[in-house]
Amino acid sequence: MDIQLKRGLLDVCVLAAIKDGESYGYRIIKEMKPYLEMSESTLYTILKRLEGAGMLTVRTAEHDGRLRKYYNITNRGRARLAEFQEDWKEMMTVYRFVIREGNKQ
Amino acid sequence: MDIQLKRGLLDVCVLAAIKDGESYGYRIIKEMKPYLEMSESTLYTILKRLEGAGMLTVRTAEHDGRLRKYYNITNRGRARLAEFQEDWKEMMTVYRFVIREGNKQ
DNA sequence: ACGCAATACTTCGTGTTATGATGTATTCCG
DNA sequence: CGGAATACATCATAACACGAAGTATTGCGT
Repeated sequence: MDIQLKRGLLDVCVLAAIKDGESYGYRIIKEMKPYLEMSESTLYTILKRLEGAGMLTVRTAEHDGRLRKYYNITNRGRARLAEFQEDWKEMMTVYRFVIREGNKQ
Repeated sequence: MDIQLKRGLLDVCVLAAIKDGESYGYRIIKEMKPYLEMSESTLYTILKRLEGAGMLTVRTAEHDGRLRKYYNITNRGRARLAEFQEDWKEMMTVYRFVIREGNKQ
């Protein structure tokens, strides 16, 4: 997929991946893979950004001798998802402008 | 609209604005305004990029004592619009992932 | 026992890109 | 006469995705 198009989805995809219960980086990537592929460096950058924006909270816990960071969505994160749905309506308007069959000159 | 979401539409919007006949910068901005606002510096940057990518051709002509640059879409530009429609299908898949009502835990 | 894949996260450098600020120059209208 | 509209250009900046490379542990096949 075109990278610029993808950009608008990355943040909300990550939020969506944890909106039904906490998750962690490695799992998020695998869960999203069928829908949208992203590199590890991209995901962890996004997680940090969303945390900084107060859309996620983090808790570190040990699992099988390894440290895992579990992420939970906040109200602000849910608000971001709601905004996305509003934005999507505008996107659809623009989409129709782009694909419209205009009057050939 | 969220800026990241907008990014994926800008190029194709410009292409769409000239796909039915040549146009020029100032007019494109005004035509797109109801759908998607962009600053002049953004548009002229995009026009140059699309020209460099062979998706547009340019011709300079005088109009009322002022120089205007008229842009025409190329086959490559039309191919880009076709790709966009394919990408949009993927976007819809991702969109459904984002807004799905998951199983609350 | 050895090695490789999988799990899990981090850091750094780079290239692409949108945008505000600013500038230039002409025409139109009140 | 002056300001808005027309028309395009350049520059600096900040956000962002990503590849590359690194660290460290567990699990599995041979």
